[in-house]
Amino acid sequence: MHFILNEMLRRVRTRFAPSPTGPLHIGGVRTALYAYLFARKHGGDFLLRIEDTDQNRFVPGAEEYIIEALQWCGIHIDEGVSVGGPHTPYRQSERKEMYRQYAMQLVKSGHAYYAFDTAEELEQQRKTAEAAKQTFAYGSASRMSLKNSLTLSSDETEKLLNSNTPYVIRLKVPADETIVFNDLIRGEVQFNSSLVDDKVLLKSDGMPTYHLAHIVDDYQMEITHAIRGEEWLPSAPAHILIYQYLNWKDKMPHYAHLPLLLKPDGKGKLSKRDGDRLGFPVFPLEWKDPFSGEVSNGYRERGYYPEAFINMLAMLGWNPGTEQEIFTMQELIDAFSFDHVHKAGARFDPEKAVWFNAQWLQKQDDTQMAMRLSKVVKQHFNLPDEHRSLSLEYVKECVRLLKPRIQFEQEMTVKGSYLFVAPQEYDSTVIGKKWKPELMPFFNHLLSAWADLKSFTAEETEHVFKDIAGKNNIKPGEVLQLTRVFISGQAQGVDLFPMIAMLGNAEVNQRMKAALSSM
RNA sequence: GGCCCGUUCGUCUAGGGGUUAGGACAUCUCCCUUUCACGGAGGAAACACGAGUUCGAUUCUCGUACGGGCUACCA
Repeated sequence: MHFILNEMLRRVRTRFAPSPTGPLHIGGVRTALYAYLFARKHGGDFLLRIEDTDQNRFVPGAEEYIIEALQWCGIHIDEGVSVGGPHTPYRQSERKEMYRQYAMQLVKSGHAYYAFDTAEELEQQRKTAEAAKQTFAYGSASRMSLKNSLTLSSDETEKLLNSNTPYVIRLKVPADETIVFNDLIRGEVQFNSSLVDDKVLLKSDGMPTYHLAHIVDDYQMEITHAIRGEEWLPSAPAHILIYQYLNWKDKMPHYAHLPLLLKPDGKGKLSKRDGDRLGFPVFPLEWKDPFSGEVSNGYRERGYYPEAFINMLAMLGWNPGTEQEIFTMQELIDAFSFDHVHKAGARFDPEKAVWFNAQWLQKQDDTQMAMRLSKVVKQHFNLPDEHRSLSLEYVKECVRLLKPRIQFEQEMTVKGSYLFVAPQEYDSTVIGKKWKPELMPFFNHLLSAWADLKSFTAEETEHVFKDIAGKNNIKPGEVLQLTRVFISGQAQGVDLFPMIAMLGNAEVNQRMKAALSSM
């Protein structure tokens, strides 16, 4: 009863605890997102902790990248490296001393022991086992034949310790016990402890391993729900044991092991190489490797809206139980729950990602888009400030016309270039198929009739166009595409007559003449 | 190899002892449109296999197959 009450009163706290070994992969972003959604949903806190206990794998800039990526995604950090909080520091390397005492506590209580085997010796054990078609594991079955404080006399152990012989501290996992725990996504999961190895808790360099560090931190930081990738499931029993041996079982967080993101094709989990191979980003932000200088694409730079990116990621492995697909962050928070997280890994679908962006693009405000576009157009086409194509009203109309035809904002300058500058060349397929010199009189009539127009509107220009065509015994279809190409250069684009009206009499006349003279 | 997790259209998924197995992306057809899109309508498309339980299994159980993860002094 007390336990349940305690449980109910505990403020929900989740964390995202990446290791700064490079840019955040989209799978990692999804893990962070789910942890964030869950915390927000329950009015709790979301923390960012940096797990940098492996100094060999430290990559400069990775931590900054992680913070920037989360920020771009709209995942707000309540506590952590970038914002501080009551449990500072949030970087494990700076908490180094805290871990040691817990490792020692476990040694004293008999749940952990010193091991002096060198990396080479263990490697040799593995090779020997492999040769015999067996697997070497440092565990209950093998530990008594290895070099550790369980096999050595206390004097010998003492001597080794005093002579600064490198050692690690290992968890003493009991033989043949059933370890059961309840995963938020998978339900009850069982392991036999004989198959769990004696995990290293404290490395010979004095740093803790993930296994010890994340538990000490989660406990101290009062984490209630530990959300992580499925790759951690096999080591979960060891973690349960550590909580038990530290007498923290009542404060142990609920674990949720998320399914992994798989390659769009073929086998295996999604990797950076798939992005390169298939042409889609696997990182939220562009990343330049500080060692090799190699640049990896990011969703942000590719032109994705963070809302679309998050929306897409959220739907990969989770569903609301309804048919809604487009979600704002707040809607995701309201709808999120672990019992709608799918158990199986999800193949990443780059095409659906594009679709999500297109959906979000349609929702964008025209005026805002126009202001962004105006800047880009000015720069892209090197136009002077006072150029008529730069006026907000004009650009807004462009946005309105272009919007349903694009999936990314940056396509506007390319697909709609003719709205801002005259074409440099004409679609050769249309010209080749449709152009005949006999058409010249029609176009000459058309141009003079348009030039006489008092109100150069879509309706009027269209009316005149059909009228002149009729008088020349030409079906509109024969010349419509040509007219489009003469004015825009492209075979397809926004509605023809509204475009003509927008461009205006003078511009259209100029473009038509230029085109005609080059025929 | 061992251990763990998983398996519904090509993909993301809903569902769950009796359903015409639903939606979305992609794909195809048609409509709208004298272009391209958007939009609308429709089509094709799935319960891995084998046993068992049951009046009845896609749904429950067990096997098999397949997929994924782990098997480091990495996380």
